[in-house]
Amino acid sequence: MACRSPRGEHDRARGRRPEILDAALAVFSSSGFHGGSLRDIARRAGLSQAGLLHHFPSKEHLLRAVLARRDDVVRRQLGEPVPDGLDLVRRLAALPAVTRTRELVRLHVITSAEGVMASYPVHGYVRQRQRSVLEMVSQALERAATHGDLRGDVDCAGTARTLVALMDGLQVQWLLDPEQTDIADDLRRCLQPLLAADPEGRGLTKTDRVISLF
Amino acid sequence: MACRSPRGEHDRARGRRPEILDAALAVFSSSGFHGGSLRDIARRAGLSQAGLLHHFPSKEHLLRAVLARRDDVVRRQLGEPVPDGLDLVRRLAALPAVTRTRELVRLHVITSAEGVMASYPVHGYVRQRQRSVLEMVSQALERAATHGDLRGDVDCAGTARTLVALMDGLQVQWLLDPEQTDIADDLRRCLQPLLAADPEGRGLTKTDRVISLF
DNA sequence: ATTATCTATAGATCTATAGATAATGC
DNA sequence: ATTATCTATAGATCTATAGATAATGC
Repeated sequence: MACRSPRGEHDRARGRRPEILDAALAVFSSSGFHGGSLRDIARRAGLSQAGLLHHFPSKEHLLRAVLARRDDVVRRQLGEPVPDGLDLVRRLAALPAVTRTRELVRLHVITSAEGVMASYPVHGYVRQRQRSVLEMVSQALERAATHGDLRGDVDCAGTARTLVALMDGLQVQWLLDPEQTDIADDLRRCLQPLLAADPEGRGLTKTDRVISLF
Repeated sequence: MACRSPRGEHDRARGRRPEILDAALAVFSSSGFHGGSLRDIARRAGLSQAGLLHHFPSKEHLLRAVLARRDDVVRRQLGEPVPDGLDLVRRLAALPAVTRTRELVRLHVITSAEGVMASYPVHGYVRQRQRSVLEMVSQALERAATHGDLRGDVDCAGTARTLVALMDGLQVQWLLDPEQTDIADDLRRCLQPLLAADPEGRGLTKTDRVISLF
C-alpha cells in the first residue's frame, strides 16, 4: 500500500511544458501530424527528443495536449459564460481574426482534414468537436429566433451547418491567399438575408443593423 | 545524334497505370500524402514497390498524377464546353453527389488542407486551383447577373468566395457525418436569397424557381 | 527519492536505387 | 533492344526505450 504521493514536479517543468506545446503547435500546424517529427519539435523547444518524451509520453499524447490547449484558448475567447443568440455567432465569426496567430487557424484546418481520415488518431476528437459546435450554434440560433432577431422562416439547424461550413471554407481560402480574403466581410454578407426585418421596414433587411453585426 | 525513338510501352502498362492510380487514390485519400506509403499502394495495386516506381518515378510524381486524373474527372463531369452562368453553379454544386466515390471528395478535402502547408509538394498546385476555381465561378456569376438571373445587388466575386467556401466546408461535414449532411439542400437554401425576383413578384424570390435550381 | 535531462540505440519503416530476369515489340 | 517486374538493399528517418547523470524537493 506504499502508494506514495507524487513528488510534485519541479518549477521548471511548469514552464517547460508550455514551451513544448508552442513548438508542437508550430510543427503540427505547418507539417501536419505525420509530416512533423518529434525531433523538429524537440529542437524548436530547445531540448532533446528523449527529454521531450519525458513530458509527453508519445507523439499522440502531445497532439492531444496541443488540441486541448487550443480548445482552452477558444473557450477563453468566447467568454464565460458562453454568449448566446447572435452574440455567439458574432464571437465565432470574429475568432479567426482574433487568433491572429494564424497557427491556430492552420491547426484547425489541418486537424479537420486529418479528422476525416479514420486512420488518424484525432478522428474521434474531430467528429465530436464538429457535433458539439454544430449543436452549440444551432441552439444559439434557435434562441436568437425566439428572441426575434432572425427572420421567421430561418432553418436554424441548417443555418448552423452552413455557417460552420462557410467559416471553415473561408479559413482555408484565407490561409491560401490572405490578401484576397476578408472572412468577416464575407460572413456578414451571407448572414444579412437571415436577420429579422426591422419593424417599420417593408420586408427588406435594415442595412445599418447588418453592418454593425460584426 | 542517335536519339532513338522511344520503343512504345507494352500494352500491359497501359492497363497497369490506371490500376496504380486507383490504388494511390485509395491510399492518399485515406491516409494523406505523408501518412500513406508506397508499399501500401504497391500492395493494393498488386505489384512490388520497385515495380510501382518503374511507372511513376517518385511518390510526388504519383500524387501529381492522381491529382491530374481527378481534374480530368471533374472537367469531364462539368461537360464540354464548360457551362456558363447559373448552369455552372448547378453543376459544381452537384459534383460532390455525382462523384459518389467519396474517395474523390476525401482527396479534395485532404489536398486542400495539405495545400495550406507550404512544406507540402502540392502547395503550389492547390493555390493555383483555388485561384482558378474562384475566377471561374466569379465570371459565371457575372454572366448570370448580366443575364438577369441574379438580384442586382449581388457581389459576384464575394459570392464566388462564399459559394466555394461553403462547398468545401460542407464536404468536410459530409465526410465526418454523412447522415446529417445534405450538401445540395444546404446550398440551395443559401443561394435562394441571391436569385433574381420573378418579374411580377413583390421583391420575394419565387420559391418554385429556387427549388428547381438543383 | 524523485524529476529532468542527456546520449545511445533498438527496431521499425520509408523512399529510392542497383542489378538481375522474364516478357514484349520492331 | 526495350520494357516490366522482381529481390535485395542502401541510406535516411522516425518513435520510443534503456540507462546514466545532474538537479530539485521533502
